[in-house]
Amino acid sequence: MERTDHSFLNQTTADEAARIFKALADPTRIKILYLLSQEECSVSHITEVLEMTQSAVSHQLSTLRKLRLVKYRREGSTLYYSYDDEHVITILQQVLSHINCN
Amino acid sequence: MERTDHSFLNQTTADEAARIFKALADPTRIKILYLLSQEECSVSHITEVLEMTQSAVSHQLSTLRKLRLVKYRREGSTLYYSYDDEHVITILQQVLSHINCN
DNA sequence: TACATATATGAACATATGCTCATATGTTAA
DNA sequence: TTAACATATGAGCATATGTTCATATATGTA
Repeated sequence: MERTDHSFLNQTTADEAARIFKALADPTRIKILYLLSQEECSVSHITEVLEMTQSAVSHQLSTLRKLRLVKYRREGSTLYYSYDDEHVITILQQVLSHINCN
Repeated sequence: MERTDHSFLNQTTADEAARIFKALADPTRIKILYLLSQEECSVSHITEVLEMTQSAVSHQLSTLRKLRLVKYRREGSTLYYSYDDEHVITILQQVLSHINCN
């Protein structure tokens, strides 16, 4: 029972951390980011691999774009997405390896 | 455009990862876990530090308990909570240090 | 026993989230 | 220009989430 000089998080920092975790708090976004961690992918490719509708995938990509976690380049009418935040990918990989190590 | 032997996540793994990230996807839970990462705390202490109602804190502790991220011990009528998942604390600290390093 | 203190819990409510469906936009080819 | 393809987007809906309010439960004390 000693007095410890404990600190606590300010609201801004907690909000910012929550924002990052929220980005990863959905299985669809996790699957998309995992795919992109391995290779640049077109929307249609993601759609096929995840076996989801084009609309659902596009909405999630929109979410990830707003969060600056992915970027894309255009080639004709095809958009190729890739990840844009190395740190978030690292965090994702750590959690995934933790799960597989159980 | 080489053929890469890419793998993708199965639903179970993605769900499990999302479950962990969801646990951290809220500023209140982040502040609680950060507090507990430094010291064992009573519910009333957490309530005071976070300046929240006792009920709100207790509900979030309940959530964290269900996720096995915290545990508690009783001393009289006081419950002392502490973290119960080292790995999740590590992930949290990594994200926090990332935010502060910007 | 009665009361105060510490904590938990259920109901209700407002807001956020993820999907579907329909449709819009942008690009290529005929 | 028209049609076909690739992708984005808005509306609507069902479900999940975080809080408040009221109240229950457990412990300590007079």
